[in-house]
Formats: sequence, structure tokens, C-alpha cells
Amino acid sequence: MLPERFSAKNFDVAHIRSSCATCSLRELCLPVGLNEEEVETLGEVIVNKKKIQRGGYLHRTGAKFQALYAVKSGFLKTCVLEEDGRQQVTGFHMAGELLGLDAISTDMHTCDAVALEDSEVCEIPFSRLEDISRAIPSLMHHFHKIMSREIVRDHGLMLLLGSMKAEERLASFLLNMSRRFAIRGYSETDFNLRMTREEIGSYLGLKLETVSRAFSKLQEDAIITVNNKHVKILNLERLKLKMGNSSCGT
Amino acid sequence: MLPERFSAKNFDVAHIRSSCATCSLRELCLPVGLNEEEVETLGEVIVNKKKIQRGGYLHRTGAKFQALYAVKSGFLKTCVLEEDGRQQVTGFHMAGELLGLDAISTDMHTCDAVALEDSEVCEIPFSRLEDISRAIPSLMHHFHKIMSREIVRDHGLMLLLGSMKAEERLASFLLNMSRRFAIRGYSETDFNLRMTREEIGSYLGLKLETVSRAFSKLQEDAIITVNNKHVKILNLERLKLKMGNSSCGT
DNA sequence: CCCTTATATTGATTTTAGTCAAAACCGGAT
DNA sequence: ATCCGGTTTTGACTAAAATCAATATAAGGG
Repeated sequence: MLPERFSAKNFDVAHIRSSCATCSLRELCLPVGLNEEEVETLGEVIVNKKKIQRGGYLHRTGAKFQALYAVKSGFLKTCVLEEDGRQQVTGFHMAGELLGLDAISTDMHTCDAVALEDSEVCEIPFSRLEDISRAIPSLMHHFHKIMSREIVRDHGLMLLLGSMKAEERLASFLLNMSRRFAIRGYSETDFNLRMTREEIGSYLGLKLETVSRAFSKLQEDAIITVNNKHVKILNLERLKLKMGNSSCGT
Repeated sequence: MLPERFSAKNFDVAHIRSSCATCSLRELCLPVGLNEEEVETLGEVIVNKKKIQRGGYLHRTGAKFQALYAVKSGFLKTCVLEEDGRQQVTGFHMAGELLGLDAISTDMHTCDAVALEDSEVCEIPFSRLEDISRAIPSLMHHFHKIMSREIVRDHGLMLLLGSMKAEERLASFLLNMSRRFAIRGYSETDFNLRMTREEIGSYLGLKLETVSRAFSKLQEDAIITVNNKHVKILNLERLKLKMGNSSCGT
């Protein structure tokens, strides 16, 4: 039931003092293999727990950067906006994921982070994280990996935005959601989306009507069923095929 | 003539022993304000200088990650490819910029890096950079800023790919090139592009014909002149307007 | 519970970019 | 200089998604 990562050998849950630390550790140190003392050290960094109501902002563009945020529970989106009001959702974020990496660059947040459902995050003061990184090289290295992974993820999204058709984009998106739910121990074929068609569209570079049509098309083809935000994947394999081949099949 | 950054107060060119170090320092430590000793230390990290011929690969997808590369001279592109042959140029890179950040994530390069003209790069062994970061906190922090900036850059590109029309994308691209040439002391209104229309198209999520038409359109409107790879920006302000407003003006 | 508002679906039409094809152009090699 | 392959431009046509518009459906507040 629980995600596989929770069984990591070097990790003993008894050493984590707050449940808040747990959430950050999941992303930040579980795969590192810290010893008990190191986990203690890190646990001390993660101080504040914040609750954000559905629709509330975790941070806004331009706000001073103080801390990274590890999502403890809930679901958030991040989005950047142009002066002319154009908006782009740059990501959806669920438990165990890290937010705010973009803000290190200029000490200001470059995007809005909005809760799509009531959420909890842990604050990780960044300067303290850097200090501790010096003492724990494996933590530093792991942090670098996390940042790098974010870059790789963005490149994947650029490929999607630059070269896929509407249906392929949606298939890709659904498979991504599916995988992330699976990692967290939820069903990979049956889930509720938290975001609107418009938000999906923004993320995928499509208008909401196009997203809706793409959903309908996948349903017609009996690859998924969709009722509003509730999605069932009937045929994972065919969904993967949809993503890969614009020329092949219907 | 020389970019403004070269006059940074805490930087004395006499302490840099190899010209190779110079190139990396430009990206990696100039803005940090290292003292002389620290610059020495960093200088020792940057060992190999590599030359890559036009058309040659700096690294290929899947290759083992050993080092970051700082571009010393020349011009490179990075691109990711899908199994089905689909390709997306994820960036163009010129002197002073850092390549390979994506590879930290999995210890493998996730993209190809190809020289678009004869180029030179400095190798920065990553594990040594991490070691030295421990000794020089400001260097570590600056490195984090560089990674973060890459994420911000990617978000900008996602906004472009997700919400701009062909002409806006091209305008945005030309302004980006213009700015980067300007930083390096070259003309911001008169330059030669190193990449083909196809590569520009891939980067912008457009087909080469569409790129060509967009060039022609900007020329018709007397905003630029274009002869093959040679571009002159006649009216920077109007070019900026093109980028910002899909609805406004012709 | 109903009412109001936000969200989602579907259709008709227009706009945009992609595709296919031909011609012009450029640059490097002989 | 000339030839050749790769690149660029332009045109005609097609495909895809955006836009406009009308309903339909769901969700939240009183």
C-alpha cells in the first residue's frame, strides 16, 4: 500500500520528530541514505508547517524568497504570468514534491503557487538548507539532483509543447498523473483530477475546449472513461500508444 | 567593448591562470565576489579544455555524466529526442554559459549537445565542484542560482510554447538573441544566427516554413531585415511590441 | 433545498500552422 | 568557375486548434 520508498534501508521513522519532517524527508533525504544523526540535523531545519486553503496562495510572483516548500498533503499548481495577462501553468504539485526552486535565482518568486485543494506544506529555510548541505555532502548532492530533475522535467514538457498534438498531450498528461498517483500508493487507473479543464489546457498549451474534446475522443475510443474530474483509465497500453505516435492508429 | 561584468570589483584577471578558467569564472564566479585565494582554488578545478568541431558532439544522450561544461567560445545547441525520432532543441548556448545541468539528475546526459560552429569548452568535473562548494559557500550559493536560473528560463520557454503565436515566438527569440549578444559586447541589432530555420523551428515549436514566413513578415513590416542567417533589427521597440500583444496591431 | 456561479461539453466557423511541392539561393568541394 | 547538397523562400492546399456560441452539468452559498 505505501509507496516503495518508505522501505528505504537507512531510514528509521522513529528518528523523525515531527510529521512535517517526514514529508520533506521523502523528497529531500530518503533516497540519500543519511545516518540517524544526519536525519536529526535535517529535521531541525524544517520548522514551520503551513496550511493553505483551497484557492489560497502559498506565494505570489515577486514575493521575497525565504524558503523552499515541501508539499505534505494536498495539491497545488504553479503558474507564471505575462504583463498582458497571459498565464501558463508550469506545474502541478503533490505530496512529497518540492516547490520554490525557481526563486533561488533572484531571491524572488517567479511564479504564483496556488492550492487546488486544502493543502499543507513544510517550510525549509533555504539558507539553513545550504548550511546543512555543507555538513552533509550526500544531502547537497541529492539537492542538486532534485534541481536537475526539475530541469529534465521541464525539457520533457517543452518537447510536449513543441511537438505533440492535442490528444497526445492529454495522453501524456494522464499517464504522468497516473504514475505519480501510483508512486503515492493510489490507483494508477482510477483517480480524481484536482484541476479544471482550463488549468490542464494552460499546462498543455491548449484551450479548454480542445482539452474537453480530447477527453471525449479518448472516451469514444474506449481508452478512458471521464466524468468531470473523475478519470478511469481502461487501457493503459493504448493510452501510451496514443502518446507516442501521431501517425499511427486513429 | 567588453561586457560590463568584466569590471566586477572583486575580480582581478591576474589571478586567473588559464584563459580556460576565465570562461568558467564568467558564469560561475564573477558575480560571487570570491577572494583571491578562492579564485585560485576554483581555477584548479577547471582542468580540461575541449575543442569541438562544427557538427561535432560535446556529449550524447545516455553518456555518463562526469563534468559540466562552460562554453569558452563558439555556439552549441542541446536537443532531446523521443524514441519515435521526434526532436526538440532545448537551448542554444554561447560563451560563458554552462551545459550539462540536466545530467546531474541521473548521472547520464539527457540530451545531445552539438556544436553549431567550431567551439571550445572547459570541463568542470562535477564532484570536484561539489567538494569545493563546501569550502566556498558563496560559490555553492551561486551554483544554486545558476541551476535555478535554468529552471526560470525553461518556464519562460514553456510560456512561449504554450501561449504564443508564430510571429510572437520569433520576435521573442530574436530579442533573446539580441540581448545575449549585447551582454557579450556584440551589436544587439546586427548579428548572424548560427542555426538553421529548422533548428529555430524546433526550438520554438514551429515548422521551418513557418519560421521562414515569420521572418518574411517581420521584414515586410520593416521591423527587421533578414538575409539568410544575417539579421538586422531596425526597430527594437516594435519588435518588443510584436512579442507582447497578439491582438494589437498588424 | 434552490439559486447562482463556475465548469464542462458540443457544434459551427474562422484562424493558424502544417504539409506538400517547386523554385531560388548559398556555400563548399572539385 | 561550376556543380551539388543543403537551406531558404514562397505558394497552394490541408489539418489542427482557436474562437464564438449555446447548452448542460456540477458545486457552493444562502
